[in-house]
Amino acid sequence: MDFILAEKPIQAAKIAYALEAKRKKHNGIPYYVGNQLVVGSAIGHLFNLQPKGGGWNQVNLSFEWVPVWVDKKKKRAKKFFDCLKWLFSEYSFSRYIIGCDLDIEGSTIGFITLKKLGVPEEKMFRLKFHALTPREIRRAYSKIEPLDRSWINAGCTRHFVDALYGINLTVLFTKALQKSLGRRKLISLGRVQTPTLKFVVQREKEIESFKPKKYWLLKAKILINGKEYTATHKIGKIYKKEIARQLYKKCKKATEGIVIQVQKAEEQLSPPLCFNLSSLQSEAWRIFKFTPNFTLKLAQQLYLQGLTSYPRTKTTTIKLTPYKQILTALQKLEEYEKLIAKILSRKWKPRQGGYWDGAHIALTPTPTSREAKNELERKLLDLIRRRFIATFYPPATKEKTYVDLNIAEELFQLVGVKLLSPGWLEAYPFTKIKQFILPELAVHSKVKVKEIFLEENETLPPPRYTLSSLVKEMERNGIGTQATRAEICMKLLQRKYLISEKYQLKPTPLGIRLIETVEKYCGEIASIEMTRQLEKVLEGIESGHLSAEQARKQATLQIIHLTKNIQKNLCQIGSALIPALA
DNA sequence: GCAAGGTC
Repeated sequence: MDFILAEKPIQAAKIAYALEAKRKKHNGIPYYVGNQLVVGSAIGHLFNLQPKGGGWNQVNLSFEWVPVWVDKKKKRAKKFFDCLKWLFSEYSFSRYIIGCDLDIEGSTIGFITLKKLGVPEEKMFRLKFHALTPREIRRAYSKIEPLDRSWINAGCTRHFVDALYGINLTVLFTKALQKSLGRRKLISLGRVQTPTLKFVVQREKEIESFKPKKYWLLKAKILINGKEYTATHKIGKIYKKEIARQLYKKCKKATEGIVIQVQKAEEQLSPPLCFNLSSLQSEAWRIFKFTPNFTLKLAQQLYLQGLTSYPRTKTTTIKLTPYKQILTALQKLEEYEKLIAKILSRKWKPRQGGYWDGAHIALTPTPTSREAKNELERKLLDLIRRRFIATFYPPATKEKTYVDLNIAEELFQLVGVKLLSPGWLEAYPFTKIKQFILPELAVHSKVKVKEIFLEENETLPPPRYTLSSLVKEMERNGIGTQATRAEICMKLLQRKYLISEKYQLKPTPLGIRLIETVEKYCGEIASIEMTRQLEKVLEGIESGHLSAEQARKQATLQIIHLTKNIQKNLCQIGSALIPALA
């Protein structure tokens, strides 16, 4: 008899459905029984890596997997574990098959959970499905694979290195400050949070040291059929005042201009791709000013109500999404009815994104016409539904018109924008094209010049990060994951390393001083290089070039060296942080 | 207690 372990309840349900297992419950927790087969579920990590016996008075070098319900009082997780324990006593299984997400973390969750339930490794196997469709699950089940030791080793090593560095450096910095301050205030450091803080500190320093540069634009107010338009000298930004003044002098007395060229160019704006979590977070911020963390929470609610697919996805391809059923269901809603009728009558096909994250489908509506519970959820759901519908529409097309004018033997230009066909913008009113319609002008025709003037401007410093752009910056640099980035940014706010002012993130004196101090004594924890190196090590473990034990030894030697140096300078670190708390 | 990673 087989046992299949899923990572989360919904996954267990889908696997069970594909393999025709029937739903049952034990103490309120669902499990499934089929022909020679039982499906059960974890609920993410049921165990956390914690220092073994350690604590605050020593460097923590060894760690153990501790139940999350001990650590964080997560009772629900205990119920899931108890259900698995009960199943293992009720049935006798010959194969224990890990059916978690097809990624390193999924293998790790499955392995640690089974290990803690006393399953011997030789009885563990891996179910490798690339989608949660019945067909794919059945295919995978017919080809059960051996335990993927290399992914598990890589996953456990990642947990180990993060705990080793994060916990030990946090403990030491907290102690350093405690020594000088006389009371305990938590100073946390980590492989992801510290480089993220550094992004904001660096940006603030760029802004502080920024010297604005003046520049001028030479402009002409012109009249066409009694209407006023503004043309700009084709030279663009002029950084030398002298040159700007000379040009102005040359043109200022002009009373008319001659059209010397009219050029038209058509531009297409492609329809969007289906959402994944990061594009949803960035759009929800742009349109509604929802923070990434808030958007994830709303999306999770929608998912739990069965209104959208699983939110923590990187996938943009729509190949595995039952999109015809979704269209049919949404057509029953008045606001989408006409939009979808158009898709069906013209047989439009959706635009395909190319990315598949190996575990989840894109973030789309589900085939239901039910509504969300509250106003904010409805807003987000409408965005997700319209985005989905928009992917079927053709590109929007606009026409740009460039009119070159000769004014006092200098070249000025008028630019017009006209929407030719709205395409997908019809379904997605959150994106708009700004139109600026110019009158038809014939070459050699004359226009009246009302005024020539110089517009003085200044170059602007780089913008401060918002929660949205900071999450994007983390993604660009490959630190954190879909599920954790927004949360880690919130943590930096909670720790008072950052403050948010009018949506803009600024480092506090503590945040700035912390980065400066870290750079002096253990700069690697603030560097994205650390993630790069960790990735290399994990790749080495995955491909078998490097043993997990070797990798741990290396990391342990590094942290011993690092903590020695920090301990020597504990007083300096403490007193460096103190003034920032005032 | 502390990291980052899952999940709800």
